[in-house]
Amino acid sequence: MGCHLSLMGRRRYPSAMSLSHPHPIDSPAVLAWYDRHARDLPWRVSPQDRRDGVRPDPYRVWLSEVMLQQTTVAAVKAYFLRFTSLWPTVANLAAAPLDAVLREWAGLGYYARARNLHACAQAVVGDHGGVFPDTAAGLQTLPGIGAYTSAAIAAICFDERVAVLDGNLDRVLARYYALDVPVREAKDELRGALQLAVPVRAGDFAQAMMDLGATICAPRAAMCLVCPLHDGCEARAEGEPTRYPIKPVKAERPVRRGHAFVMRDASGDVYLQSRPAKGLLAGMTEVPTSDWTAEPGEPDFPVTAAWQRHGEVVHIFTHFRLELEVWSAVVPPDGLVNGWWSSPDALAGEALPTLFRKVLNLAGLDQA
DNA sequence: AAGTCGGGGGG
DNA sequence: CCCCCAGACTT
Repeated sequence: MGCHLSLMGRRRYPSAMSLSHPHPIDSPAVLAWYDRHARDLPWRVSPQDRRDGVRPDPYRVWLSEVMLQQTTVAAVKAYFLRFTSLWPTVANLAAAPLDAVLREWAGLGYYARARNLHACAQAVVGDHGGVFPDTAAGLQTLPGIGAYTSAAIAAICFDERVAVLDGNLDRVLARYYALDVPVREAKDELRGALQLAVPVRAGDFAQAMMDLGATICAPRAAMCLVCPLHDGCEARAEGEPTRYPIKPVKAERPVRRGHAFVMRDASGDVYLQSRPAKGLLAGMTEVPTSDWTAEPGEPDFPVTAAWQRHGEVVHIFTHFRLELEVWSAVVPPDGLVNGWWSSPDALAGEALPTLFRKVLNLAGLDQA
């Protein structure tokens, strides 16, 4: 059985141990695989160019890493190209209004990232002379840069020999060591095992392991026959690699219900307002809604008008399901002073999260 | 240590 | 429907 990375006893059992001597990860094999199969990505310097002395731009690496937090490569590409076109340097981004950053981030999700992105750019310019710190420890002091992102930037840009552990690596290593507990309970052990393998080409190694997780050791399929870690992989030896990682018990997703009110003035403009600076969809643009509650309530219309019902929008957030009844009416503009009126043509440029684009769509306002 | 925080693509 | 994605931050 080799060395199962096992957490017998972390909490449940009195004695311990995990893996003081994890069997090694063959980083030369991983790098050789990467030299032939690296993905071509807009923010990446290829291993060939890297060998020729090309250095990654920390600004672009940082921007991509923040966008990629809990977000797929496919979803990020267009946003990355748009951001780097609008703001080619960290100084450009720092000088941009936060509103513009939120507008461009709209649709990508996890909007605290956009606020932290802007704050981080301003910190780099204001506190670091416009130059990103060149160590993981230094990077992690910046807003929106945590354990993973700091390690990724330090490895990719500066070849700091630090373990870069993301969701892909959680899966790859859980399989490699046939980890018999949820990854969250063994994060430190996995990081320690990975740290021992980090080679001089730390940046390429980090990207190689992530590519491996994205293309070979994928969530629902593991192409073990072409994997450079085939020989040492315990899950492969057991014969059912997709059994790992062990998943924690899933919490049920509660339902919240409410009403959304699309108000238009005589000229057809739509009434919009800003959400609070904290909490869900913080600082983004919305149409007015009722409170979102477990029980469906009667619509508390903001003004008296001939309200028309359009149907229901369903939107899935991470920890609850939202069902909004969508209403619209032509209203007199009196009393609506907290927000602003937007022409239908201008909606595409508003900082509207996907939820409210769905609402506007259902009310008959076509979005680009 | 557990909760909060989006959205989309693929099985 | 379900899962998962180059996680960070708060409590």
